[in-house]
Amino acid sequence: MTSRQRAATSVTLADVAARAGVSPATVSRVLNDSYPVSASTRDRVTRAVRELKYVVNGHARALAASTSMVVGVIVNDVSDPFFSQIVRGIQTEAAHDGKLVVICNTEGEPARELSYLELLRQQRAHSVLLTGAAVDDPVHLAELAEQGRGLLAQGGRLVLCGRPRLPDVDAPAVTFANHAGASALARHLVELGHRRIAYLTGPLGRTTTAERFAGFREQLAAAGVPLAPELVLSGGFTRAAGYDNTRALLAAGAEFTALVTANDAMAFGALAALREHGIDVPDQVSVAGFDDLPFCVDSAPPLTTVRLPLTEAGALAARLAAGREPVPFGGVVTLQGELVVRRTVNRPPSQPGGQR
Amino acid sequence: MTSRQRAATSVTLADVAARAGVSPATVSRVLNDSYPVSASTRDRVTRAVRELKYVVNGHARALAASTSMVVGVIVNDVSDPFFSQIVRGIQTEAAHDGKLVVICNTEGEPARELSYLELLRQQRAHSVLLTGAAVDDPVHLAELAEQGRGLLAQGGRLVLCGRPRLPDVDAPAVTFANHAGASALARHLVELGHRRIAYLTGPLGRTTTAERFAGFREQLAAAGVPLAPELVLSGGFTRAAGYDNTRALLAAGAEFTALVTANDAMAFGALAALREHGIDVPDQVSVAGFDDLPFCVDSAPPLTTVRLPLTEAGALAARLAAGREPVPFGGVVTLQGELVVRRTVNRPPSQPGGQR
DNA sequence: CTGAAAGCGCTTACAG
DNA sequence: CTGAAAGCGCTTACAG
Repeated sequence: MTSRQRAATSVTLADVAARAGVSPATVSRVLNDSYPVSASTRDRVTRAVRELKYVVNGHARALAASTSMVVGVIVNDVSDPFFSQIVRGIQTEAAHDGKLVVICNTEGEPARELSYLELLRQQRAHSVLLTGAAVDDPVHLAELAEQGRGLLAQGGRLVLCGRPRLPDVDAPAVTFANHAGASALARHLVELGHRRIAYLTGPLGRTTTAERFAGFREQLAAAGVPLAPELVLSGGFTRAAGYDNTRALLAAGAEFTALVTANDAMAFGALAALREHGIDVPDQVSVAGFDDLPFCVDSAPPLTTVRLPLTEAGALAARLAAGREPVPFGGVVTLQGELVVRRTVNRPPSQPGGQR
Repeated sequence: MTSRQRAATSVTLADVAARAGVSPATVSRVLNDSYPVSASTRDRVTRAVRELKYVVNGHARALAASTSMVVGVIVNDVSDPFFSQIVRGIQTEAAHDGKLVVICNTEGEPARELSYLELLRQQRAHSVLLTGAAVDDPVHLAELAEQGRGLLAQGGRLVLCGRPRLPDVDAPAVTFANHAGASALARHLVELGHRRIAYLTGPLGRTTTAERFAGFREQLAAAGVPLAPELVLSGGFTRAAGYDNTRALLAAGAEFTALVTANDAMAFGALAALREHGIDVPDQVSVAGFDDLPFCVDSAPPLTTVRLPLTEAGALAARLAAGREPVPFGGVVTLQGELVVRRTVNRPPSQPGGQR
């Protein structure tokens, strides 16, 4: 009454055994269906389970059998559709395996990637999926690799999703063909006649930022179209960053006939800023994003972008983690993007002077 | 070598104790900082932990200390912004408590609510948050209540979010003032002069559907504006349902000057359908949604809707579950919505004949 | 087909 | 401040 006044008492497997008049071992066997048990015994046990409303203790089971039901997913922000689409793919596969998915939000802080990885190791997670762009800080990457190796040594699995493999860690990666997607977008714009193109890169020092920008820049260079330094701005992968940077461009009097943002969220912000300035899209300025979030089809106007198979990527990563998908040669499978032409891109206005 | 050929061996607390030359009890004490330990002993232990790269086994800890780090969240679909906003609020609070958030996607299937609740009970979840509209099937509700009581009896906590309390279960609820929000919307439309209003209800037999529709209908009735039965359609809470039902309305030649949908996702679908039919919003037909998803500001046109404090609701529910927020009298706290007037609503066209 | 027993890796009174 | 010991609730060889 004193030391456990508010302790919640659960019925245990031993209680079930007593009620059914069998040994705990037998109860365990019918619960897990792991060994043959006579029908009558099984009946008595299942009845006792029902009568006592017994619920197995997952921690005890995990400890004794050294198994785990949890699949950890590390994301920047679950409420960002880019990530929630990936998470949905993972969820579906995890449910198929009877696993539980744990969401860890880093809010973009690399340090939290590390601490969540450790937390998941403590939980003896069956696997962890690390999603989103990686920061390319070698120190951080080394620490991540160290934790990753620790996870593997523990018997856990690790899969990267939307980022490259970790150095010296035997973990596969599902990546996106960011470079190719950005190239396709650049080509499309050039073919339509655009020569003054602005580009909002996303946050510096992230793999995704670098890959998309490189694809874009190189394609432009190949086509002999210069990319004016003053038309390239960086910021977060957010709508606010797209909005702010577009306003900054406009305030500086920059001239451009097309504006490409490294993701869709930024493009929505850009569209809003252009609208506020009374600039017509696509007649005065063309706009394009990247990702093809579900909402692109409903924006004003519907956004031209590069579609990435987000949900499929999550599902694939989960299957790789579950061992239900063979690990490809080289350990990385790259998913292609696809140019989706909607209403925000047009030929550049013919009159000189750009968007004005 | 045979029976454990691929068994992953982890370093245990006993290994750390041996290395540091102290007892396991002492290691546990420094790990948990639960009792005074001399500085020199503490140093030896922390060094051993580091050298051995020891990671505590959460299952063993949970079993011995009967504590749990997991907070379970049951949602219809994480990739639906309505839910991902709520989840984000929960995540933030959980991180504050050092807890891990487990996401369970029911895909709208009541049966999966039950099975996830049981899974969460197995994991001895610290608390579970049940979100989204409840189906008002008494049998299902009774089963849910039963599971809820079991969770409580186990020492877990339960909080409802976006749905009413469960019968005879001592669990608080965070609800939305759906009725009042829908009333406000109806009043706004009526004041602008709308008399022929269509309403897409969402799925039948859900609390949210019923509450919003009741608020809307009753306000209209109070204003003496009839709600024509042929202008009320039901379907899912999805963009597709909004699109399909709007097309159905149009195909049937229905006449209306305003179209209200029970949530924003449906409104986006409705806007698309109207656009395809060449009907101008808001000059020919006004449209309004409910929820105020982040994207509303970017739709074509920006959507008039009722803002719900989704993230705050999730955070509040999580704090209630953590015991960091006092449970209000009656066990339910209702969060108010707020009418957000944007660009999809206007006066009805003056010429007779509705939208045509 | 079934049981007794050891063990999974911790924590926590209890005793010094 | 520290250790020996029991116990948390399961599973799983090992023996029948």
